[in-house]
Amino acid sequence: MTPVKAPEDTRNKILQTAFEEIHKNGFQGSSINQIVEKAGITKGALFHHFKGKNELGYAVIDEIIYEMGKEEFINPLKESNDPIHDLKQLILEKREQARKDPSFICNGCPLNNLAQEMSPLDEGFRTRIEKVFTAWRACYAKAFKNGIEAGTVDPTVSPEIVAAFFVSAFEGIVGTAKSAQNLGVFTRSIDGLIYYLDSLKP
Amino acid sequence: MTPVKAPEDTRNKILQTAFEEIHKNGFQGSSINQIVEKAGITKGALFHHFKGKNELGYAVIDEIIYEMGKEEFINPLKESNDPIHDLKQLILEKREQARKDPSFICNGCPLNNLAQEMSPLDEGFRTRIEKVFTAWRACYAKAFKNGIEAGTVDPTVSPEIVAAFFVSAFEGIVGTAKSAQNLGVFTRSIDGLIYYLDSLKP
DNA sequence: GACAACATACCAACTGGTCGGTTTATTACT
DNA sequence: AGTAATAAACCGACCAGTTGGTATGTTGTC
Repeated sequence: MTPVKAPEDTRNKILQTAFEEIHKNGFQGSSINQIVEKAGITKGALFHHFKGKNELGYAVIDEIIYEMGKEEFINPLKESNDPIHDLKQLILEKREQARKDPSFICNGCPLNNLAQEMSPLDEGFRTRIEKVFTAWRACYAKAFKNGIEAGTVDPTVSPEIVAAFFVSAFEGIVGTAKSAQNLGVFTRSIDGLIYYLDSLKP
Repeated sequence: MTPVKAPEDTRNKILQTAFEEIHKNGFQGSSINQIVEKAGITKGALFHHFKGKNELGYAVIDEIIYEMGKEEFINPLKESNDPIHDLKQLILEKREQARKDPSFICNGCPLNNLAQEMSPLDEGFRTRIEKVFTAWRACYAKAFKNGIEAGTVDPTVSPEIVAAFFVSAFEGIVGTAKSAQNLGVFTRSIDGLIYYLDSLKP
């Protein structure tokens, strides 16, 4: 029924555990030994599935973080032609989520955490992280372009500038909220972002 | 004339070297041994001046990063009653600085780096970092309040919200530029921030 | 001489990673 | 279908090197 050796399952368990550990402690702060222990597997299994610590990190980005980002932030805006409305709804959802469960933001955005820590240190990390950011910005820029055509966005704004600024600002907000450990700063910043979005209306 | 033992000098050299190493590799990624070596001193000296690695990190925040932040971002806005103008000038300066020397942003903001890495892991780091952010936000909120009174800022905006949003957005911009390793993303985001500032005019 | 300021040797704990070996699954051949 | 051969999956002891930290000693200064 359940085969004793389930390579796909083991691999996924390693990836998931690694993701959680990295999200909590950072990449350099996470140890292979800890991951092995928490995943309930052995070092042999880990090094069978991944060449080394870096390769494991790469896989976490490609197979977990990238997919999460797509699902939570990119897909909801795909084919939107009213990005101001849709983005407001998206971040209000996040704000509500944080209000209900404050621990939601206390570890920050997994993508941005890795970006800050590893981008300058390792080109493999940098390119993989940047791939996610680029897809993110491209999606929003497209949405604002559509919005301009549909008449929901002030036609004088530049879709690329707005997209770049929005993504940066949002990551900044989540990041500063993490060290503030204080919902007030987070909600205030989100309110500022909403005010900004409204200023883009025609 | 020049005493062989200059405790204040040694301490400063350790602090400065630690700051540089932490800025480059992160706190967890920096090793005491490396710091000792690069500073050209010995472990005995380091542990004579600082109780341990954490205490050294704390001192770097209190004595270096906090002072840098004050000098570069807080003092220029102190007693401003036209924050829109003054902030625009400040960030345009940074943009120009980055254009001339792209390596300027490649390691990111020392404060935000530490914030992302250490805030959730150690309360000592968190409170010290948050102290800097709080002072920063307070200064800008005051400036916007003054601006409203002086008639340089739209009186319907909330100084606290704008201050919180601006600081978050700015840190976000510097952070994403770091992983983009691409001046275009940085300048575009800064342009977005300027556009936002202009929208706050009366 | 007293005490701060350093230097050096050293430590246990842990780091990422390797390696020989065992167990299980898949394929090839009769 | 049965079985032998091969490959993939996994185990866990072990490795050299590094980590933060300490204990003890030496040197310089008042």
